[in-house]
Amino acid sequence: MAVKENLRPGGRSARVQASVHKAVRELLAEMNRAEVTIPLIAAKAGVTPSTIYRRWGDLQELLADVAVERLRPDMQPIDAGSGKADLEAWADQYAEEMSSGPGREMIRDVLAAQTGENACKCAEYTRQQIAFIADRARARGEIFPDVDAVMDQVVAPIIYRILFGDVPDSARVRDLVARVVNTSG
Amino acid sequence: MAVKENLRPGGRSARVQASVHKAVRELLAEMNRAEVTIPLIAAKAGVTPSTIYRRWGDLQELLADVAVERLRPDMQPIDAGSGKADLEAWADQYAEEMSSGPGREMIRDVLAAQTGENACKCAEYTRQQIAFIADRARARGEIFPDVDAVMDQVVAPIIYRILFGDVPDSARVRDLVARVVNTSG
DNA sequence: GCATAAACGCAAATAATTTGCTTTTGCCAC
DNA sequence: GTGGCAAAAGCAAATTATTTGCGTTTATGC
Repeated sequence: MAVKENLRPGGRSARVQASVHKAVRELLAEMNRAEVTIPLIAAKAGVTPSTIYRRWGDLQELLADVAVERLRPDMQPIDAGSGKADLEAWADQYAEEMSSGPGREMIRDVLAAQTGENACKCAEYTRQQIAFIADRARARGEIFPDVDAVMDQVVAPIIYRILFGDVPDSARVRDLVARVVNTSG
Repeated sequence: MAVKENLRPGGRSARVQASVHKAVRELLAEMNRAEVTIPLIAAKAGVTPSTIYRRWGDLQELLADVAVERLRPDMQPIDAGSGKADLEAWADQYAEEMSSGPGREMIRDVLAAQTGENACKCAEYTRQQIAFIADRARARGEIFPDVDAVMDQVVAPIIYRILFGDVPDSARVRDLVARVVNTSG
């Protein structure tokens, strides 16, 4: 029940997808997640429920689809002067966004979907952000840890803690960054 | 819709819970997860659907309840002679179990539930296993990293990779263990 | 333009969920 | 033990969600 990727910009399919996504975002903003249903979304989006069922299969897939969209980074990591500072700033903001109520729900939505496709995409976004920081650092002549090492030692602990009940604070995030940066050189 | 913890061993509630759990395990073993429904579980367990709805709320909560039960470690970590060897053996088995099809599904079930309660419990099980290994190592006079360090640098990367589409192999797990053990002393 | 296939709307049929009420069960005081 | 009480389960009706068949619209290629 995967959603087509190749939608002509102005086609009907694209319009339906846009209005459904919009309806989901608005409903999630104004009510509890447990109360959001497909008939409700359909009514708000101006389509029939069967359209949504046929395109997305079920609510979880649709929510995952919307969530991964919202998890896509909308800007490149800020330049804080050094690779370590860049990574610290990025990780701190990442941890804060992801541990917020909406952030947690989006991660859960992405993971709850049957197909792991969206989860992959989500991790890929993160990896690209880190690769960007790494490239910039190396262009400055700095040594910078491998992207995999950062994923393992910074991103994974942050997400693990968020998912399994803990909220990582700034101090802990700084520690994670310090460790990976120090052991790389 | 949390399930009561204090059930008298032979009480009716305990019997219903046991038969429902059993029905879920059997159904998950013999059919696709998407096809498992509450009415089906109820029929197999010999109870009415409304009983399940009232006790667990929805399918996700019930699945999470069953999954966390199955994720509880049934034995203590094997003694491989040293802390590092113990941790390697444990992590390798852990990664293998969790990245298997059923393992992945159980993690996802636990995380998909609305209440993070089950996820916490799950992380707590893991933490206890690691604490056991750490205590045993220290009782031998070894130095051993902090439990938090192991959670961050070994468990979190393993789970992150499983959740976000990658499958960690033995070599990588060994690397993770080597790193945390080496940087601790 | 016209044929074609994919996507959608509509509505009927099926299945799941909720709910009010009754009955059963286990527990506690007596 | 017996009876009262509260919690949990059964039952069935009402509601809501999901699936499906079929006709219509829409975009696309010829």
